[in-house]
Amino acid sequence: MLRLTKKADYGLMALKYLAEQAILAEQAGADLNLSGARSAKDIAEAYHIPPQLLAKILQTLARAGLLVSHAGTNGGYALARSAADISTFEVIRAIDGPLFITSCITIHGACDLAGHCTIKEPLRKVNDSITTLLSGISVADLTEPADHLPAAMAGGLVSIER
Amino acid sequence: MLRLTKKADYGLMALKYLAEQAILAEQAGADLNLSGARSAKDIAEAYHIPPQLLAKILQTLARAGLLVSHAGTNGGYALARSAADISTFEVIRAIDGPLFITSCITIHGACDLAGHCTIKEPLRKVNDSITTLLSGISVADLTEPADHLPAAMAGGLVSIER
DNA sequence: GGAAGCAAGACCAAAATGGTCGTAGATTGA
DNA sequence: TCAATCTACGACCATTTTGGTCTTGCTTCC
Ligand code: SF4
Ligand code: SF4
Repeated sequence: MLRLTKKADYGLMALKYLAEQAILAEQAGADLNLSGARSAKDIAEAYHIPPQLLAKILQTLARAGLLVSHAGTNGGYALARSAADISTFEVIRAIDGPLFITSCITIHGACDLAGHCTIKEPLRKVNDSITTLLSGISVADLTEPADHLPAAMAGGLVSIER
Repeated sequence: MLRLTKKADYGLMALKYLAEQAILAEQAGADLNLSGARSAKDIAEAYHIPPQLLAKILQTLARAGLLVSHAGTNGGYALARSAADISTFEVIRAIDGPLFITSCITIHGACDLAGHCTIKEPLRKVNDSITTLLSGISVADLTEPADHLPAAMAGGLVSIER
C-alpha cells in the first residue's frame, strides 16, 4: 500500500538532477546561456535507470508543464519553473495520474458500495492531509541535505477537521 | 500511486463496524455478555462485499492481533482492544504488509540504485510523516461524524527535519 | 544532409490485486 | 452425538497495473 511507483521515483530523481544542473548553469555565469538542459540519456546514465523509460517519463513531465523540452542537437530537458516552485505532489500526480488512496475518490462516482460506505469521508480527509503534505515539499527541498528542515507545511496536516 | 488497496479498505470498514457493535453491546448491559462479535458473513452482507474475501481479511487481522476470533455457532470476530487503541496504520500494515512508498525502504537492501540514489533519504522522511499521520488516527476516529476534529497528531508531521 | 535529440505509440512480461473454491477443524445448541 | 455454524488455510485464477522495450517519425543544429 501507499507505494510510490518506480516511475514517480525516477521522475523525482530526474527533477532533482535537473534542479542541480540549473544551479550549476547559473553559477557558470549568464554569458554562457546554459539553461541547465540535459538529455534524457544523460540523466539515465547518471542514475543507471533504463533510458527509454526515463525518456517517456520526462515526456509526460514535459506535457504536464513541469519541464520544457528542446529537440535537436544539444537539446534536452530543463525545469520549466524554479525548483522551489515545483511540488513533489505535482510530479507524482503528473506521472502516476490523479489516483489517490481510496478508489472512490479517483474513480469518481465508481465504487458500487459508495452508498453504504461509512468510511469514505474520513478517508478523504486522510487523503487530503497527505496531499497537503506532499504539496508542501518542493523539488528544491529534495536537493538540500535535509538538515535544513524545510518546515513548509503547517496547516491542514495537524488535524483532520473538515 | 498512494493507493490504498481494496482489502485494506474493506478491513477498515469491518473494523469500524465491529467498533460500533462493541458500543451497542456495551449499551445493552453487562448481564448479556454480548461481546459485540459478528460473523464474517454478517459484516460482508452489511456492506455488500465478497464474503469469502472479507473472511480472509478478518483472518489476517486476527492473526495480527487486532481481532479476536471465536469459532463455532454464534462465533465471529470482535475487537481485541478498544477502538480508540487501534490505529489505521496498524490495520493497513497488517493487511497490505509493511510496504511503503519507495521500494528501498521496504525491500530493505534491495534497490540496485541505492548507491547513487540521492532521493532516498528525503523520501524516507516523507514516508515517516505519512506513517505518523496514519498512526494518529484510530478506528474510533473513523466512527465519529468527523466534525469532532480528532486533532490527535501534532508532532512529526509539520516538518521533515531529521 | 546527418547526427543528436525529442515525441508518441504499440507492444510485452512480470508482478500485484481482487476474488473464488474446497477442505479441514472448532464450537455449540438441539 | 450430531448437525449446523463458524473460523482457518491454502491453492487457484482472472484482471489490472507496472516496468520496460521497440519502432517509427519529427526537430533542430552544424
Ligand atoms: S466508497 Fe468506501 S468502499 Fe468504496 S472506495 Fe470509497 S472508501 Fe472504499
Ligand atoms: S534507493 Fe532511490 S531509486 Fe531506489 S527505491 Fe529508494 S528512492 Fe527509489
